[in-house]
Amino acid sequence: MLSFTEENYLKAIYRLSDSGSKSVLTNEIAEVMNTKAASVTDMVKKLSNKDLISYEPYYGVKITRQGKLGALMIIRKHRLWETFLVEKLQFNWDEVHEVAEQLEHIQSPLLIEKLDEFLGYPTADPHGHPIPDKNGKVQSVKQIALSDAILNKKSTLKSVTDGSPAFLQYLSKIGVYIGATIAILEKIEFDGSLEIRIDNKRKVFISRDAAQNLLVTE
Amino acid sequence: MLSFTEENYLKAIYRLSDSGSKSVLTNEIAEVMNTKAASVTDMVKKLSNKDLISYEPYYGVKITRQGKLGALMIIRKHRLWETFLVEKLQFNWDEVHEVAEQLEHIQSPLLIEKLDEFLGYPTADPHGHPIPDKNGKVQSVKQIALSDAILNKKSTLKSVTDGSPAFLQYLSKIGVYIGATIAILEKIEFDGSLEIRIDNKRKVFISRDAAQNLLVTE
DNA sequence: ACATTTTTTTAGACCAATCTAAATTTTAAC
DNA sequence: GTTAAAATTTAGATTGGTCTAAAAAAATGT
Repeated sequence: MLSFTEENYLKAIYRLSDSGSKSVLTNEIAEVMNTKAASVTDMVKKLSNKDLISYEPYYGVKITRQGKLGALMIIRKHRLWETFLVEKLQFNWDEVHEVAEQLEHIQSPLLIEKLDEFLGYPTADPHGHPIPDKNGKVQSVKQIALSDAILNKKSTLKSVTDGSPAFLQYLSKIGVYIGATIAILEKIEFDGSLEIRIDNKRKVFISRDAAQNLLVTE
Repeated sequence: MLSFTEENYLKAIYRLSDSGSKSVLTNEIAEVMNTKAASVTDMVKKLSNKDLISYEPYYGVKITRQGKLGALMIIRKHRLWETFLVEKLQFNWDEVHEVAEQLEHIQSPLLIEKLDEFLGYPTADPHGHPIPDKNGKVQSVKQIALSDAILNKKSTLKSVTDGSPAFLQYLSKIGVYIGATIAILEKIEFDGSLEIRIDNKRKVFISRDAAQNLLVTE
């Protein structure tokens, strides 16, 4: 049984390790956890004792198979709750993250099972991020950044990399949403910004930065 | 902002004080919180500093107006979540308490507002207990124990006093549920047990103990 | 009304999670 | 390859919630 804090560390380490593929340094963890390196060292020892990560002093940590599964279960809960909040409670997609950060720590396998069923076994959350199944399997679809898409070719927005309220509100404002059809009308050489058409209707300019945070399938 | 633990103490004190009407002794709190008197003393000092209770050493604590409101908000959340679990996620009424004990601590006024709306502003939870509104108002209906009801008069089951899984499962088994029509066919002098008819159909015997935990309106 | 029992509080300690400051190890520079 | 800089760990302290054991206050019995 993990504490609230242990779960948050585990999730952060999983994210920083690129889903478990590379090892993570103490300072990186300290930064994303808004804490100090000394605190991280203590916590890393605890998680290591529980075999969720392997820890080599001065050389960072690697997540174990068991740790990866634990992290995936937390992410599963987070994304199912976000889906619930948007689909059932009519939250906007920029309002759900903070609440889901709390809800993801509720311990009840039955609850998650029933929530999943209630939502119709969704495979992606409101930001397009895949929801791991109860065995930790993640269904991944090939997606490319809109900034790398081909000119004039219609694509479908599948997910957003940056989930900050500011960015999401901006997207809503210009009419961009998950599932929207987007075509690049022009690539501006000067600053990498794009003129795009949304749903064959609205034309807008978006920055290179924004375009890099929109993932589409062709 | 109260901690998880502080909230649980506050709720316990509210319950023990009969909704704030009488003062509560240290040992009573220790008992329901499954902790020691020394720990309670420490905690009541904390809650007292936050003006949620007033604390007189050696004479117990009284809940303040502010503390009462705080307790009611936690109870509101608990009962809304229980209602959600039963009505939307198809939990049985004996499975919801433990999960709601966790969910009641989620901090998000917007969430509760939207959950309340989603559920259609229910006034009672799956056990028939009233759900305080967002201002802390509790709608109370006059209810009497089935053991005190009049012979042969039809009544409607409004709530159960004992919410333990064992009792609730027993009730389900004999066909008793919130809203059921119940009439007492016979009162057995010897042990206070009753023969009752449920929904004008099924006849069963229930103990005096069980009858005291069933609240009905005539 | 005094002694005994019960209840409550205080004192001192522990664990988890955190911090600062100091020490250590690794890395990078030249 | 030595030294300076950066990263990490250790040591020691703090806070919240808990405990045990001892002290203090209140209630009880005769």
